[in-house]
Amino acid sequence: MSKKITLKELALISEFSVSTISKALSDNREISTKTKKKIKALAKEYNYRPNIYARSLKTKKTKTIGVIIPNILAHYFAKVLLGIEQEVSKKGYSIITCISDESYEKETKSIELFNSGCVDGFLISLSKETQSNNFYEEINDAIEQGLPVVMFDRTSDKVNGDKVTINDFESAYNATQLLIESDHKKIIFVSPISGTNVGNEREKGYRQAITEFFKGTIAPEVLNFTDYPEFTTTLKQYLETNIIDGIVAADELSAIYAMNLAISKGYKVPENLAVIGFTDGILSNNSNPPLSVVDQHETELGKIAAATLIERIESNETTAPKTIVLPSELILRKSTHSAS
Amino acid sequence: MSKKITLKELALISEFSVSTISKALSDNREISTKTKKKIKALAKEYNYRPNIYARSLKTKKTKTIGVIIPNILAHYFAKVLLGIEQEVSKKGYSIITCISDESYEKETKSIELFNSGCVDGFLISLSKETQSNNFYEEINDAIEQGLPVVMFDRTSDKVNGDKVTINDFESAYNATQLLIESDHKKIIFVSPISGTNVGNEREKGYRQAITEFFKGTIAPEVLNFTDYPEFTTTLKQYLETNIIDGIVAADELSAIYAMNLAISKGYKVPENLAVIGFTDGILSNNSNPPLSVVDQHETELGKIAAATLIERIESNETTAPKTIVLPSELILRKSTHSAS
DNA sequence: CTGAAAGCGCTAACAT
DNA sequence: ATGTTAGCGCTTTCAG
Repeated sequence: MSKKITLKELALISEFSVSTISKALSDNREISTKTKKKIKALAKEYNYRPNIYARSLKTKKTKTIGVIIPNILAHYFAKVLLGIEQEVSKKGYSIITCISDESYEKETKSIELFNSGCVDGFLISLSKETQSNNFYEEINDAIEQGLPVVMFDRTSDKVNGDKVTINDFESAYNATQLLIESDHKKIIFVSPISGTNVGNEREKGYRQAITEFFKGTIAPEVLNFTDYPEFTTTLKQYLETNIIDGIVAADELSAIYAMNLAISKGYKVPENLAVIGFTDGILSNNSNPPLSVVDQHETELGKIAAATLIERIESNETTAPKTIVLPSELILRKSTHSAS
Repeated sequence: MSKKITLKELALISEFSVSTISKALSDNREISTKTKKKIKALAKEYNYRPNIYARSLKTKKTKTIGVIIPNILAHYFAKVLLGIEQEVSKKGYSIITCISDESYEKETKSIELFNSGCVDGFLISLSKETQSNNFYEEINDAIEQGLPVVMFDRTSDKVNGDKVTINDFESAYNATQLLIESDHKKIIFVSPISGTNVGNEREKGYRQAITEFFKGTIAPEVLNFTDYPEFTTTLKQYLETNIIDGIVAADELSAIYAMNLAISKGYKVPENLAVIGFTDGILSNNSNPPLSVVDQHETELGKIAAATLIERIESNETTAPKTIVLPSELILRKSTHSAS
């Protein structure tokens, strides 16, 4: 097999013109069936592949979309990414993936890359740093320049794009309520994502449930942290002076982490401690005991976010940004399910 | 902020020619410092971003590389992807990510996409289906057409590209040896990736250790499977009629899965069962007990694979494909570490 | 030091 | 039904 072959070369060989070939290969009805056949056979023989960049230069469509996620190691994002990839490739698009690593600077670089015309639009879950500082200039720039953007999970009202999320407040509220109703009293909330809208909403949901049900007799207790060594210290200290019987965690890993630490301190799950987290991931399914979670239907969410973006890209009208709130679902496993 | 601005428009505004502007922005020494300054200021003012596709059409460099992974939900690949992304973005490249989902067809589509000129080269971990059927035509085509390819993890001698792996045989051998030397006798090997070179090598390493140390007095026992429901049945059945005291697993999830199942059947880890897996991931670190593993330095491996590819892309010489074998490392945690 | 012009590979309006 | 031509945005000779 030789080097890449171009339309021009194909034209030379076939004695047709470049445009005839181009049309034939895109099944244009201007071309006779006979010629089409000939040309297609030839293209196959020479293993012709159109240069998609040359094409996109002309058509202003790249058929690729950008994706920016804060942290690929969180199983949540891996699952969303899977959904995005499936939807996108089904529709003939490709994805350029960028990992912001929770950093505003890296995120900005990626947005600038996307804004240079290499994608038809992009999906983003905002970085922690971006959210806690309200740095939305670049992303709003991109949108103003006409680039479709849909945010998922970590979204912001200050950004003028579509949003796809679950109801974080309600989900956390429900999770907390579940523990309260099964007679747990001293329930704490742990979160590695305070500063994000997601973390804040979940914290609010937890607080609301505690306040509402206990009417001030028991105060909410929130342990926010930024890294796990820090968390270990904080939680250990906390457990030394407090007895708890419930943990609501803002994500999957922190739930598992807190549960394991509590177990190592002598707690029995679920006998005297119930734990519930967010994300139905690989950790929750394989922990000991298996973790009850708020299932965010991560892969489905990724698909919907991608579909929303592609719709925006392919439709000409510029309607107002929409917000899609997907249902979440409590999945009860052993970590909240005592025999009694 | 208005629409995207082009060199041409900048030329109109500045009264310089397109070529002068192009040169100025790329710091060409043909242009006077004064002019450069003016032009750069203007570019900044108008927020000029070069269209990378137009550029790559001209320069034949895309500054993007492709990545094909079989399964983003395996933490191993998430970690490798992280390493790839870090290395690549450090060197000014972007990645187009494709997930083959262990399917030959999806993999082939991605390779064809990459072979259409949209990347300067690509990284791939071969799909199960591809490996077990020896379907290497497309990938070898791409290589013949001059596209640099580096394989990682799942590699093949039948493909004429660079390879980056750990020593799978030796790693499994060492893991097995460890169990044998700590007085375990009835050690089984479980694997969801038989059919891949990685799975096969690890199985061989295990077999070799068993054969060598027990000299035929104890036979190796291998449980290969393709999905987890199947595995549950197989392993359960096996445990009903056999007593074991060691498990070597070919990856992370299968180790955790087998361990949990054994625990539910009454085994105590590590007291009467030792378990060791592959990949130092989120599961191994947070299982109960924490899992001993063969650390594959996944992120580092990703970086090295990416660096190898970029080196190949940027060097002109076409040297013979090289094979890089990275060291792996046993990390001992509770799952193999009884008090005695 | 600056500019004109060609051309990367493709599409599409406009001939013929 | 087929071909001619212009041009997408950029880089890069080559001239001036």
